[in-house]
This record gives sequence, C-alpha cells and structure tokens, in this order.
Amino acid sequence: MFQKMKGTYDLLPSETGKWQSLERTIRNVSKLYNYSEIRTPIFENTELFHRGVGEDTDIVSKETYDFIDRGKRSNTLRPEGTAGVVRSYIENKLYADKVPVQKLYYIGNMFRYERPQKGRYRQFVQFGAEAFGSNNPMLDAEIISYAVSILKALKINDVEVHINTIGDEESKALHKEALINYLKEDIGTLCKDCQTRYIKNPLRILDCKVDKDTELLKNAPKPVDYLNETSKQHFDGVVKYLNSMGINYVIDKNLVRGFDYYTHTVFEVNANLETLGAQNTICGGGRYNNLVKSLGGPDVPGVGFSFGLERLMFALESINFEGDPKFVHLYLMILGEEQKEDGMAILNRCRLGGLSSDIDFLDKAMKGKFKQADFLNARFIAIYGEKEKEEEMINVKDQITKQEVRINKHKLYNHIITELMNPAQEEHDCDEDCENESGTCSC
RNA sequence: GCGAUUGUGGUGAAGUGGUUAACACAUCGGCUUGUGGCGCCGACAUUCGUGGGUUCGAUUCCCAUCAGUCGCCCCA
Repeated sequence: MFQKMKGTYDLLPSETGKWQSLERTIRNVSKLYNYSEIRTPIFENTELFHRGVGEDTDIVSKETYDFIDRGKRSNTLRPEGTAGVVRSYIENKLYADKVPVQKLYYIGNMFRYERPQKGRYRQFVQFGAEAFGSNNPMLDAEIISYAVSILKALKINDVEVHINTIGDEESKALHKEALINYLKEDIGTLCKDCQTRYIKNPLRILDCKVDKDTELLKNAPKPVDYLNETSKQHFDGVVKYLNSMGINYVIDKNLVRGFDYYTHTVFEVNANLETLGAQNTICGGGRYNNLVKSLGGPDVPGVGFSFGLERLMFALESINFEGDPKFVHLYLMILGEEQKEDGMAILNRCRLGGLSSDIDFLDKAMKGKFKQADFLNARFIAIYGEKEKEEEMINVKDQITKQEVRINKHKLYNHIITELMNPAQEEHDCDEDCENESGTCSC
C-alpha cells in the first residue's frame, strides 16, 4: 500500500470546509486593503532562489526540492513566495503599470525539505502579500496592519506583534562590522550554532535562544544603534503610523529574519496558543528595498509578509473555529424502481434551481435512507413512492420542525424555497422559564 | 541534520513468547420489505506499520526501515 510522502498531508472533506472559510476571510480582508491576487508557478529556476533568498540561508542551502527536467534545466520547487512574485513583477514589468504601487497577495503551496513537526510540513501553504513601489513607512505600517487585521478577522486575539529595524544597506554593513569586532574575542564562549553563524550570518546570533541571556549578547551591538539618519527616520515613521492606527506591538531589538533580502523594517507575529507548540510564529515579514534590483529589475522598494496557513489552522482549532457547516437542502427518497425516473427529474429540477440535493444510490431501506439524510445534514427530506406517483404528489418532511406535508410533486421546489425564506421556529424543549416571548412556542 | 517517543479493526483503545487479539463507539444486517434516530439480537482485525533475525512457536524479544508525535536547529 502506498502512503503519502513524509511531511505531506491529505486535506479530507471533513477539513476542507474550514480551509475554504479561512481562505475566504483572507481574500475579504485583502480586498479591504486593496491587494490583488497573483498566482505564480510552483517551480522556478533554481538560481532565482539562490540569488533572491540568499545562498547561505538554510532554506536555500539545504532545504530545497531541486530537479533537473528533461531539457536539462535546473528547477526548484518554491520554498517561499517572495522570490517568485518579484520575478514576475520584473518580468511582466508591473513597475510600469498605471498603478505605481503594486499591492499583491498569494495563497499557495511552498516546499521545504525539513524534519516535519506540528505546524511544519514539507509541502505547506503560505498566504503572503507584497507591496512594491514605495519606500514610504506608511506602507510598512499598512502591511503590518493588514497582517493584524487578518488575525482579527479570524478572531485570533492572543497575538504579539514584534517589530524591529535592521536599517538600510549602509546601516546593515556598519552594524555587521561592529558585531563581528565585538564578538571576535569571545565567540568561543557562545554555543556551537552561534560559532557557525559568526561565519555565515552573524546577524542571526542576536536571536539565539541558547545564549540570549548572556552578558555578551545583552551588550552586543544592536542594529538600531547603527542606523543612519534615513534609516532612523524610516523606522520612526513606521512606529508613528502604527501608533496612529492603534496597533499594539513590541519593539524587539534582537529581532532579525532569516532571509538576506530584508532591509529596514522586520516583524513577526506570534500566537500564544498551546496547540501551536514550538511553531508559534504564524507570520513573518519586512521590507526588502534591494531585492527587485538585485534580481535584475529596476531600483524599486518592496515590503511584505507571509503566513503559514497550517499554523493558522492550528491556532483556529484552539479557539474552536468551525468552517462552513456541511448540509444539503434536500435529500430525496425514492421508493420503488418505477419511481426513479420521476425522482431523478425532481432532483435535477431542485438542483438547477439552486438547492443542494442528494439521493440514495444504494437502494437502501427506509432506515438506511434516513440515516444517510442525517449524516448529510439534510434540511428537508422528500419521499416519493408508488402512492405518490399515482396521485402526482410528494411528501416533504422538514427536518427541523419534523412536520411532514403532502404536496403536488411539481410544487416541491417552490415549497422548499418558500420554507427556507420563512424559517420555521426551531423545536426545543421548553420549561417554565422558556425565554421565547413571541408566543410561537407551543410549550 | 540531531535527540526523545509512539505505531494493534473505520475510530478510541486493552493485551500476551503459544492459535477464540478484550472492551467501547461507529458501520452493516435482523426484529420492523413506506417514515429513521431508542431497544434487543447478530455480523465485523486469517491479524497487531513494513522487512529481517532469535525461537519449536513472535503481535509480544532483537535489529533495520518507514511513518506519526514532541523538542533542538531553522522557519511560516
């Protein structure tokens, strides 16, 4: 028997409703911020990610899915969304569009060859947004606000927004040099990973979880101390606009991000939910002013974020988020072979009229049919047998009121539509304290 | 890449070096061949992730492997 590949998962019908609901919320909020969807290929030229994300990042150096195609081209399954969107932005010359600030979002599968864990899969779904064409800190603030609004719309309230700035290229270089000098003597006292980072990506030492409490790191040079005037003003602007929008955040001077392309603002959103385990960062993003240029485009700034949707789903689970309820409007029960043709006609009529309808295909007995109707959460059950056929009638049972009526079979569709538009009072067990004051209750 | 832990029916799970692998829920059938959800009766794992080894004999012990889970790393 085959089984799914490690780190992948099947999204079964019982779960897809939740995902559809999640995606709909994302699209709705995106509309509010006026971001438009972009869909780019799931695989790109390998080189794009090496140049875009960074040669030395773990994601590119040891986590990509690479393959050579029959034309000897080197392809890579995208490990993140930004590089592909930037490539498309450049290739399609969106920078020359009538709308100078392009605001885009995507929802799609990403692939990373990692050790799977809860909220971490090899094929996973990211929702991300990118805004190109403005270096205005208003746009950084908008992006953060956008991310926060997504969570708000999903009613995930227990979140923390961490922000920081690492400055522009000049500031980044200054800080990096200072950091290297500062650590030169004592690098041996830090953890093994930090010693590797010292060579490959010194910045990351700042958010080391092992050594974070040591005096050495507490006093280490922070990016914020090496900002030039431009960088400082930019960050002040971001903070100012976040404040004006009433967005809560914490400035975390040690926050840095994994990808090389970030400049200025970086941020993360963490959710404090047990269901997430160690994977509690549900959103990460920041500004990347040099990425478009370094990938061969014009000198256009950008800023963006991305969410891990599996992690969002876990977060939603802990707040008992229910997706779209599953139901059918009508379950049709046909009794007797002779009635099936009429039955199929009735069924189709209802479907074409917009009623979600189903029927028994296994010739089950009444008991079985009722069970199926329950499983499918049918709102109405219609019964059509020999007697009904003779009289051109059909029985309709309202599954909420349990009332059954016998009507002309051609009126079934209209009957159900009418009933749906005038919902019957739901039956309930009443006692003396019944709060139903409308008098429609028969208790 | 590293460490820990788990793997028995559709589901949740007992269990033992030896042939009836508990129990519960679900499902199916019957009582009830046109009105169900209750009740009673009955059915439902030639098999214990996979492969190999030890053994007269392994689901049970050992090794390997695959997969899940948790942590580290990294990240969303």
